This record gives sequence, C-alpha cells and structure tokens, in this order.
Amino acid sequence: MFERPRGTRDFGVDEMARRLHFENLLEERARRHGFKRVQTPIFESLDLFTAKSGAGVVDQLYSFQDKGERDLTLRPELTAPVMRMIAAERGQMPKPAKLSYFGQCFRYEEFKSARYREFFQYGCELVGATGPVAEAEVVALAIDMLASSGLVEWELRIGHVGITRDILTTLGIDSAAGAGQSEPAIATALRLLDKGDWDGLGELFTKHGIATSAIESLQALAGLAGGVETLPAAREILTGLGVGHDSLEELQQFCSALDLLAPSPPKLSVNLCVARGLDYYTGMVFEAYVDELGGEGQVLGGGTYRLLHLFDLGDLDPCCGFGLGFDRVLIALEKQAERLGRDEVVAGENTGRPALAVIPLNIEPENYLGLVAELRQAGLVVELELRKRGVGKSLAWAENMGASHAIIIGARDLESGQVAIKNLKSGEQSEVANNCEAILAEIL
RNA sequence: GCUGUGGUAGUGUAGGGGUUAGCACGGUAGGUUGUGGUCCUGCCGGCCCGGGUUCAAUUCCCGGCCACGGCCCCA
Repeated sequence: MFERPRGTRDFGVDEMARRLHFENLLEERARRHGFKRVQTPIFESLDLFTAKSGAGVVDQLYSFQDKGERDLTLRPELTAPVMRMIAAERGQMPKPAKLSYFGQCFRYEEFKSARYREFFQYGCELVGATGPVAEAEVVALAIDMLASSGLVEWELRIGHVGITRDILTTLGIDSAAGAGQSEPAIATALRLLDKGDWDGLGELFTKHGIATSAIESLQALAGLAGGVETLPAAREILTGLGVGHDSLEELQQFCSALDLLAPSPPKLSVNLCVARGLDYYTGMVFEAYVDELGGEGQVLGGGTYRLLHLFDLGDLDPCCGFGLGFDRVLIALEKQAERLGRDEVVAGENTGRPALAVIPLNIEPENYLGLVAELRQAGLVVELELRKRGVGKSLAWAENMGASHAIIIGARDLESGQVAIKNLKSGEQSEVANNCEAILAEIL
C-alpha cells in the first residue's frame, strides 16, 4: 500500500462538498466587498520568500531544484506571490486593487491537528489606498467572512504595532541591528512585549541603559483589557511616557470606521502590545481567535504592512490584507457544531436544490437518456441508475445518493406516456407526463 | 526541537502467548423481474511495519512508521 505523505490529507466526497460550499461562501463575501479573485503558481522562485522572510525560512520550505537547476519552492504563503504578481505588472492596474485568493500552501514543519504540511488559505490584499477607511474595508470583510460561515464566540483582537514601536524608540531602543546581532533590539523588545516577558524586557532595558521604570507603564498598557473604550486610558499612558499620539489616533479612527462598516464581532479586544511576529507590519494589526483549537486557535490574521518596496513599488506601501486559515476555521466550525448540536457545520451547507434519481426498468437507453439530458439542462441534479437492479434496491440507492425524488420509467410507462415520480421523503408517488416540463412542474 | 498517549476490516469496537480473531455500521448479492429506507440469508473485508524473547507473538520487549495531545516556533 502507498501512504499519503505526512501532513497531507485526502478529501472524500462529503468533506469536499463542505469545503466547496465554504470556499464559495468566502468567495461570495469577497465579491460583495469588491475584492476580485486572482491566482498565482503553486511553486515560485525560492528567493521570493527569502527576500520577504529571511534565509531562515528555507528550513520550513518544500524547496527543490528543477532540471534547469533553478532554486524553487512550493509556496509557504500567498501574500508574497500576490505582491510579485503586482510587481510583474509594475503596479499598472486600477487602484485601489482589492484582490482575493485561495489555494494550498506548504510548510515543512511538524504537523499537528489544525497544522498541516499542506494547508489552505483564503486571503485578501488591498493595494493602492491607505488610511483608516481602507483598513476598515479589509477588516470588515474578515468579520463578514467569519460571521457568515456560522462561526460563533470568536474573538477579534485589534492592535497597532506603531504604538509600541514609538514607545520603544522614544525610550531609546535601537531600530537598527547592532554589530553581531541577528535582529534589531527593537524587534527583540517587541517580541518580549508580545509574550509579556517582563523580566526579559527588564534585562534588555538594563543592557541598553534604559530606566526600568518604563516597564510599569508598558505593563499598564498591556493590562488594558476591553474594546475601544480602553483607548483614552492608553492615551494617558502614552502622554506619561512622552510619546506622540499619532498611531493611537490612527487606530481610533480605524475603530470608528470599522464600527460603522461591519457588524460587531462576538468579542472585541484591543491589544496594543501585539507584535504579529513579523517586522513588515507597520500599522494596524488584527487577529481572530477561537477557543476550540487549543494552541492553534488563531484562525485569521493580518494588518497593514510594507512589502512592495521589495519590488521597487514602495510608493504603493503600505498595503493592508489578511489570511484566513481555511482548514482551521472548518475544524473550529466542526467542533462548534458538535458542541452546540448544530445541524449544519458551515452555514447554508444543507440547502441544496432538489436532486432527481432516474430509474429505468428494462427499457432501452434511447427511451430515457434524452429526458435525463433535458432535466440536467434545466438545472437539476440528476442521478441515473446505471445498474440493472430491482426497483426496491434502486430506490434505496436513490435515497442514499441524496436524491429528493425518483423517477421510474418502465415499459408500462412508455406505453401510457407517463412516468412514476416518487417523493423519497414523504413516500408519495404520482404519475406525470413523460416530459421535462411536467416533471419540473411536479417537483419544484 | 522537546514531550505524553495510542495503533485489531472502510468506520466504530471486543478479545487475547496456541482462537475458524467476535460484534455493529458499511459495501455487495439474494429472499423480491414495478416500489425502498424494517426484516432474513450469503458474501467482501482486519491484528501498522521490522527486529527480539518463545516450541508458538496479533498479544510481551525494542525500534520505526502513523495518529491524537501538550510545550517551542510559526512568513
């Protein structure tokens, strides 16, 4: 037997039906918000990702050389490819460009539940417009997607990396990497701050000759729990530190715009110390979490970032976008559906059109194939019994295939010009004329 | 990278050093050549892989692989 490669999955018909429905749902939401779908290759040049994330990422990539000895890799994410695509057009598309994308990504890492080596991401990027309203457009779509999928009890966390960055810079933390250091001190500080490692932060401050008294203010900032109502308190803390309010003001305006543009998420928390781990984020950042997934609870993340300068399109920075963990949202929905006794996992997945099963009984194909074609042309899902079996077994098969109605055509019906049509749910059966229109009228 | 638990038909499980390895669901055929979803019968299909201990291993031991968790990390 051959085994699937580790960290990959097969999707059978039931699971795939759900995934397709979810993808279509996300697509429809993106479309309503004015985002248009693009697609990039499954593999890219290796240097596209090392340029974005540093040489260290190679360890986590499915990278390889092709027969022309080109260094390539399966894509680990979709933002960089989309940026590359924009650069390939030299930014010559109508602005602002609101792009969406969906596809699988690959990371070579230890896989766990909700963390696969091949995983699917749905994402959006808004390029060529900046400011609170543009950011609100992006986050409003994220909220709409999660809400319309049927996900409940999720938490939206909003922050702004400019705030902590301004504080640390004002305090005198270097933003350039010192000699022999892999990253600037400010990046280390941001990470410690994000983790709430106050001891580590104190050490760092001492090392740079900074009074550790500022830690108390940072702790106070990190300790602010709640939504937008915490922003005035944050403002006072910044004033106390002698730090400007520009970033906070931006965040305030963004929150106001978002409040008008999108329904309120189940839980909203403003966290001014989030770092998003990545140093290309420069402004507003946001993440969505669910409790169902344990340590892998982040289902969506994004923010305002500068990447296009890597492609000599710095005048289009910053951009704003997010990635939605397709698999993680589905897993969360499944767990919630089970816990809450919900029939549907993804909202709307069970509302299908009627499906017909056509059961011919010992008659020649030319007596029923035309009808099958016509019914399909009319938009119905039509199953055709391909085996010669008894009516009883065929009806059981029809029910099993998910048909709502069955049509039985035998020699008897051909003579009378009628067919038997049976509602498989109610068991009621009637005779209608042997043509597409009569059948449609009966079941719709 | 560290670490915990587990692995018996497609799925869910019982069992256990010598068994025709049991059951349920499933699939398939028939009872039933024009009325199913109930019922009856037959069939299909399994001890993750390798090594060790033993007269004998699916069962005990070791390793691997796979699965599920907890940390670390996460573009």
